[in-house]
Amino acid sequence: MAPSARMAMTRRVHPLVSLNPYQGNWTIKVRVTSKGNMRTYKNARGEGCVFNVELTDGDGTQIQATMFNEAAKKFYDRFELGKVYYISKGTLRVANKQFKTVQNDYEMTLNENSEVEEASDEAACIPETKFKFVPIDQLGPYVNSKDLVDVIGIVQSVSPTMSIRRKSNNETVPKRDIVVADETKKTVVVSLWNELATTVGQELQDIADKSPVVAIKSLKVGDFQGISLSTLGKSIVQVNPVISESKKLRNWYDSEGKETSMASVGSGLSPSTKSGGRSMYSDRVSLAHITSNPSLGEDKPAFFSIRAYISFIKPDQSMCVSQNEYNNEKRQRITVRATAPVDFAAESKFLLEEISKMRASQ
DNA sequence: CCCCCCCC
Repeated sequence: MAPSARMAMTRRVHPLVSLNPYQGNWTIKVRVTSKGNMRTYKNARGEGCVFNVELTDGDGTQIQATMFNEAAKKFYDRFELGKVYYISKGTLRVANKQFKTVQNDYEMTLNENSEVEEASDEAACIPETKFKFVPIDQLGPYVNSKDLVDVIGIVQSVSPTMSIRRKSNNETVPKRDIVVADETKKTVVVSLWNELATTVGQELQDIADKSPVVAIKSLKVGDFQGISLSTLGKSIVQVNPVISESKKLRNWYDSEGKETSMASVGSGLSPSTKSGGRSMYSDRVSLAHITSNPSLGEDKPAFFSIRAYISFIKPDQSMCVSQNEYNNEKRQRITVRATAPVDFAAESKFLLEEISKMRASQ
């Protein structure tokens, strides 16, 4: 008997929702619906390698599982995107809200003693990768947000692979840009990074003249040239996927899309109005807007966003840090909110610690 | 224990 069948018979399969940190003896049956790259890290707590998978069970419940070092090396090749596994002997802990990518209060850690068996015999009733496509003309609200998007479109062009030098550590990374269009008659540039540039990117280049459909899960939405898309380690790229949206898009393109003139979704958007005025930063102003208008906020509160460097923190003003987000090595995006008097010493200490954390993490 | 996701 195959090990996976034995495992299935000797242990009840637990639904993912029933797992918690206090009950260790379980077996789950899950599909790998996302697989991250193997990464190495080095920080104050040590160094090592790590990778994540997202797992989905028959109820559609998802959880993120993380493997470090020996476990990462042991299971990296065993876990294949889209396959179904029996897993036991993992541990659960409360998920860090700040980083969680799936809807689950817990996250799972697998160590080298965890059991991972492919359920190869199964006609498993577990959902495949599910997309939630955002039409290209609706990408605005996602610009620079933490939320990732799925996009489907017709590939209009494919660039050669480029070698990009990463500013942070001078290493080079392969990149390829593709232009994608959809029924909203808008186009957007999608940057494919790393293996996606060299593998599926090459495949797309080879068939670019056939205007293939591409469906991409988990894209980050940036603001380069108004609106831009970029793959992450966990992104999934499917060429001519067999799904209804693909067929619909193909029909549209063949019947009228290919004759239609289409504009870049980011074109004509100035930096402050990029993303069609729907971005969380669409009310962004310059500091001059505030300093040149002494009556601003006099009769009613004024709301706006700014992006600025912190050059000095005055110790005699009340402020409250409401959000504090790392942007890049030269810029920190800090959202501060003027508010009723608070413990400024504590707030400024917090703020400064956050900034030094950001710098340390570069 | 990661939590980065790159470039114009």
